[in-house]
Amino acid sequence: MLETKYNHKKVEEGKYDTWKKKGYFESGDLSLKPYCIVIPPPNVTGKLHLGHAWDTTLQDIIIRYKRMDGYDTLWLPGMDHAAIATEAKVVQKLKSQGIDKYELGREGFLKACWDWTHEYSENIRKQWAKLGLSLDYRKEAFTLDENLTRAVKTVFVKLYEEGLIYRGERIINWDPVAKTALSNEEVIYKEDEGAFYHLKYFIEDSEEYLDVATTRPETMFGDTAVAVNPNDERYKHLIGKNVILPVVNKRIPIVGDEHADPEFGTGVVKITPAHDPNDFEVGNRHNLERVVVMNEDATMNENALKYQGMTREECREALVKDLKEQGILISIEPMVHSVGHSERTDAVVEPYLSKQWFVKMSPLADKVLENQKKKASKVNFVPPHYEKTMNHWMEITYDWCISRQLWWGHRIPAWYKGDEVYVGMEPPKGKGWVQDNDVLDTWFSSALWPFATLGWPEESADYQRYYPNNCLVTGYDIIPFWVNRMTFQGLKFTGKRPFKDCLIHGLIRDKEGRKMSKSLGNGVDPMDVIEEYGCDALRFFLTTNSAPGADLRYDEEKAKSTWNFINKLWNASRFVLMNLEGFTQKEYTLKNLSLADKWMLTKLENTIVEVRKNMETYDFHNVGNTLYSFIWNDFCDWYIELSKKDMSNTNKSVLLKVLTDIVKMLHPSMPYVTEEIYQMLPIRDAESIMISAYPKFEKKYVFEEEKETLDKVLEDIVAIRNMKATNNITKQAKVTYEVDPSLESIYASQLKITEESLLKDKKDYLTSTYKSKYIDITYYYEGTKEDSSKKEEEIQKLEESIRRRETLLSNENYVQKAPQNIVEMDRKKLQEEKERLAILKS
RNA sequence: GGGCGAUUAGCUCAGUUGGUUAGAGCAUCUGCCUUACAAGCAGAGGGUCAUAGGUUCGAGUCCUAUAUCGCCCACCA
Repeated sequence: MLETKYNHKKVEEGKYDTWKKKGYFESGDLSLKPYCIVIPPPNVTGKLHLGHAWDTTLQDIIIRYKRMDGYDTLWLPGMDHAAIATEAKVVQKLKSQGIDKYELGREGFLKACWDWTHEYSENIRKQWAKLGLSLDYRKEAFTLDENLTRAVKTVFVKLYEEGLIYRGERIINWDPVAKTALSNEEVIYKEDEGAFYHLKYFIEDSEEYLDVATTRPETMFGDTAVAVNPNDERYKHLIGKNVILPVVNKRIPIVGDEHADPEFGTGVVKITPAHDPNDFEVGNRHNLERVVVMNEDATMNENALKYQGMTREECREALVKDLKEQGILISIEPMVHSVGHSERTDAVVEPYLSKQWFVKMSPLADKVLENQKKKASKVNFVPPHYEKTMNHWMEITYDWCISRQLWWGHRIPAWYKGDEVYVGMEPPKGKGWVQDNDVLDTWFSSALWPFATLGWPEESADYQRYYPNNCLVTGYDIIPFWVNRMTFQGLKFTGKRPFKDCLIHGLIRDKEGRKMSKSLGNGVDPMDVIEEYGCDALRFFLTTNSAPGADLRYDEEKAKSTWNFINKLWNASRFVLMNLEGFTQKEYTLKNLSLADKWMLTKLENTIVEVRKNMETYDFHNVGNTLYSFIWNDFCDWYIELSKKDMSNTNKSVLLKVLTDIVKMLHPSMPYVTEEIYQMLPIRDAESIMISAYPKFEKKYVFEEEKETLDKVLEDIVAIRNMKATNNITKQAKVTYEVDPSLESIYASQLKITEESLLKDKKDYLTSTYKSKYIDITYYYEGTKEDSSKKEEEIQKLEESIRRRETLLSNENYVQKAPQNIVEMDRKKLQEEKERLAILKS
C-alpha cells in the first residue's frame, strides 16, 4: 500500500534510467507525424541554473504531450562550445595551475578545452536526467562536431562568395583581457563615474586655443584632427586651420563635420579615428590618418611616447598630471557616462581599430522582415509581441563582427599568402598559404543549430523529416543573439523559417524580483530544489506560475505549495487504489451512472477540452490551474467525498477512469509521480504512462443537465454549511427537512445528517431554515444568537440584482446589440433570481 | 532619443475576439484529529482593476493622455 505521504525521492528513483533503456525517448517511428524541437544548447561552462530548468521543462512538456498524442517526437539534445566563455574559464583554470595559454600553445590549449568539455558535458547530462528530460540522446550534437563544422564552413564560404562576408579594418569592441574582438551584443554598458577633461589645443601660430573636452585624454596621442560643426558661428572661420596637439606637438587640422554637435560640450571634438567608431567615420570623410595608441592588452604603445607601457588608467593619471603642470588642462568636470564592459571578462572594452571579418547584415535582415509579413511562413512568436523585438533589431542592424582572436572555436576557413586571400572548404593547394589564426563567434555556429544538427548541408533523412522544427523555446534575452541569427541564416540557407513557433519565456528572479546573479549570491540551484521538493514540484511550479513571456519569481513557499498539491494527488490516488484492490477488467463498467458519476464525467470531459486547448497554445499556466482546481475541488472535495457512500462497480470505474486521465494529463509536467501512480492502477492501456494515449474528449460522457442539477445541489450544501457556521450550529443540532428523494442521500451524506440528528422532541430551540428548489431544511439548536441578517442580506442583494437585470433587459440597445446567448443568460439568471427570492420570502 | 512591457486582494500572480456580481495560491479570521490527505477538512473576510478623459447597450479588457516601475537598442567627443 502507498505511504500516507508523498515521498519524492523514492518516487523518482530509477525511473529515468528505465525510460531511457526502454527507448521511450527515441524518435523515428515513420508511421507517425513528426514533431521536432532542438534544445537551446547550454554552454559547456558550468552548471545548469534555474533558467535552464525552466526552459527545458517547457520543452519536455511539449514533447511528452506530443509523444502521448501520437507524434513521432524528436527532442534533440546538444551543447555549445561557447568560444569565449569556455576559453575564459579554461584560461583561468590553467592560470591557477601556473600555466599560461600562450606558452602552452594552440594544440595543448585545445586539448585542455576538450578535457574541460568532456567533464562539463557529462555534468550537464546528469542534470538533464535529474530534470527528467526525454531527450533523444542518439542524436546529441555539439557545435564543434564534424557535421556542424562542415555546415559552418559551407555557410562562411557561400556568404564570402556572395560578398556578404568581408574582411576589413574597422573599429571593433576589443576585450583587452581575452585579447579578442567582440560583437556589439557581447558588450554590456554600465554607468561609470568619469570626467570631462577640458584641454587647450592651441591654434597654430596663435595665442588662441580651442577648449576641447574629452572623457578619454589618453587617446589624444591618436588625435589626427579637431572637428567643429560647419554651421557653428563660433568656429566656422577656423575650419582649414591647424591646431597643435599638446604633448605630441604635432600639427593637426581643424575640420568641419556634422558629427560635432554645437549644443554638446564646447562644440569642439577631438578626432581619434583609431579609437572611436564615430571618429573613424569622421576620419573616413576627411581622409585622416589612423593612429593606434594601444597594444592588444590595452597598454600604451610607442605612439604614447613617454607613457609607453603604462595601462590606460595609469596613462590617464600621469598625463592629466603633466597637462595640469603645463597649463594645458583647463578644468575637470565630473560626469557619469556609460562604459562598455566585456560580457565574459568584464574588462572595459576598448574601441579599437583592427582587421576583422564581418557579416554584411542588411540584405539578410531585410529577408527576415520580408518573411515576417507572410503568415504562412513566418516565425510565430508566443506571445506575439516578441516578434517586434526581432523586427526592431533587424531594422537597426549593423554589420556583425564574427572573428575572434581565440583558439577555442571554428577556425576561419581563410588562408593568406602575401596579399592574396583564399576562402574555401579545404586548404588551398600550393605552398606558402597560412590559415587565419582566428575563430568564429560562437553564435555563428549556433545560428545554424536547427538545421545543421539534423545533417544539413546534406539532404539527410532527418533534415527532410524534422526541418523546419516545430517549436523553439528560449528566453527573451536570447532573441538578439540567437533567435534573430537562426532566423536569417535559416531563411538564407534553407529557404525556410528554422521553426514554426518560437515560445519565449522570461527571466527567473529571486523572491524580491531581482535578477539572479553570482555577484548578488541569490542564485538557486535547481538540483537543491529537486532534493528538497522533488523534480515534479519544481517542474510544475516553474511552468504554471507565470503567463507566457513574463518573468518568474522564485519563491520557496510556492515550491512547497506545489509539493502539497502533489501530496494531495498522491492521497487521492491512495484512496482510489485502496478501494480498488482486486478490481479487474471484469468489474469495470460505465453503465448505470449515478448523478454524481455523470457530474464527474462531464467535468472530466470539460477539463480535457480545456487542457488540450491550452496545451496547443502553450498556455501552461492555464493547464496547471485547470487541472489544479479540477483535481482538488471537483475530484477530491466532491467526487471522492460522494463516492464514500457509493463504491459500486460503476463508481469505482469512474474513479479509475478519472484518476487515469488525471495522471495522464499531468504527466507532461509531472513525469515521475504520474508514472508511479499509473503503474499501480489496476487497469492500464500501456506499459508506461509515457507512451500511453493522452486523454481525448468523448461526447458520450457529457451530461450537461445532470451536471447542472448537481452543481445546484452542491451550492445548496455550501450555503447550508455556511448557515451552520455563521449560526454556530453544532453537530448536536437537530434537523427536519423535506427533500427531493433522489437527492436525499447526497444532502444527507454531505451535511452529515444521521438518524440521531432528526428532531424528535420539542424544546425551546433556536431555528435556522434554508430553502431551495430541492430542499427545505431547518436546524434546531441551543445557543445564544440567531443570525437573521444573513437572510436579509441575501434578499437585498437579490432584489438589487433583479433590478439591475430588469433595467438591462428593458434596454432596447442592449437586447438588440448584445449577442443572443448573453441576453439569454441574463433572462435565465433573472428567472432564477426571482424564483430564489420567492423561496426566501415564503 | 527610439522601441517593448508592466501597474488587479496584505504578498505573488491569472484574467483568451469587450459580455453574469473580477479569480487562484499564499497569508488572515472562525470551527473541526470526519477511517485518502492536519503538508488536511468545512466556512468566512479582503479589490474605485495606477490616474484622467474617450469609444460602446456594456470597459480590468479597446483608444488618448498622465504618473510610476522594468527591460531592450542607440547616443553619451
